[in-house]
Amino acid sequence: MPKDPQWKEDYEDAVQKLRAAGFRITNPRVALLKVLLDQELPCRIEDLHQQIGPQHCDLATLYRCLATFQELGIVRRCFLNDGTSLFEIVSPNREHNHHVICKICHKVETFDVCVAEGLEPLVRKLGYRDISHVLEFFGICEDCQDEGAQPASSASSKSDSKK
Amino acid sequence: MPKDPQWKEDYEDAVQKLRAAGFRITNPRVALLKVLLDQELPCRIEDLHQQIGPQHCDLATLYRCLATFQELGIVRRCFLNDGTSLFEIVSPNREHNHHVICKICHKVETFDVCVAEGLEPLVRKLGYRDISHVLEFFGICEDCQDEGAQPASSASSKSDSKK
DNA sequence: GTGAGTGCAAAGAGTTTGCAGTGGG
DNA sequence: CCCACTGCAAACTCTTTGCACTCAC
Repeated sequence: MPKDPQWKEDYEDAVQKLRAAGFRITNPRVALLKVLLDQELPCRIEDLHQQIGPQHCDLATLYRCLATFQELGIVRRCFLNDGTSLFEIVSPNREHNHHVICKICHKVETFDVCVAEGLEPLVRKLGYRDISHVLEFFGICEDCQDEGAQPASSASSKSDSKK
Repeated sequence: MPKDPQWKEDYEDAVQKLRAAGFRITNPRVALLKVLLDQELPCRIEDLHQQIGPQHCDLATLYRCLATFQELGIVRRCFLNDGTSLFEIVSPNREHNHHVICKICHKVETFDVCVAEGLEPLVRKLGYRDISHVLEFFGICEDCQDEGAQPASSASSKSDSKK
């Protein structure tokens, strides 16, 4: 598929960062980068692995690459309410925004309002440096509400359905 | 140790909730409740375990009790940027607020502004139900800045910078 | 007395690491 | 050619679960 100039710019930029930091441009890293750039939304690592093709890159390598990317500011990692994490590419062209994540199917929707940014100066006043924040909403999406009506209906009784 | 009326009220309230839901008032549950009520800030589970006295309550029991408490709305669990979680008592008298967490020593400070609550209706409009949110700030606190690369000595953490 | 709750140990899930082999520069 | 990087498997951490025993009601 043809990539728009935006895509290319982000791609070149990331490769540039890797090179500048003395990292090699390997197949797994390129594949991961491409898949990341194709995502509209933050993505679970297993999904990334699936999209790259499990035979093309080991999970361990994926974690290692993502850690590297994160250090170089190429991706952002955000931890979810269930202990797993999502990764998303960082690009000056993509705006920083937040998400609504379905507690059941893990579907992610963007939510292009960031009310938290304004508070970072306040945090800075408390003496903190290198500030970041996490703002995510969790809920049950319409689809899962429909399906959820059948099984045990009572949403909050015993051990809820995690997995 | 003398507890203020506030403490007692919250304690009675929690016990009440447990009874109402048909749960038994056991030693581990009471111990956990008391320790939770003594916390000023959200607390890591190992710290709770330590404070209860490891010999008085098994970790597995702690997790089970906390899950029960969470379902009854006695505690709130929030997942951190490093995949672990903090627990804090829910009380009508304690306000819902957010935190600034030091990336290095894990020190937690409250931040008594919640800008996110106002956005939940918007999320509801998207069709979501049972909505919650996470808003946490991460940064490096003054102490850890001073100590530079050295691990923090003053803060209450044991295994700090992961591994 | 009886079943909910507990302690212990073992299993799980997600993530990280050790090591020998591979391929980018 | 050499060392950073990879794949594989094993380790690790945090959390959950199975099971027999115990204690709150």
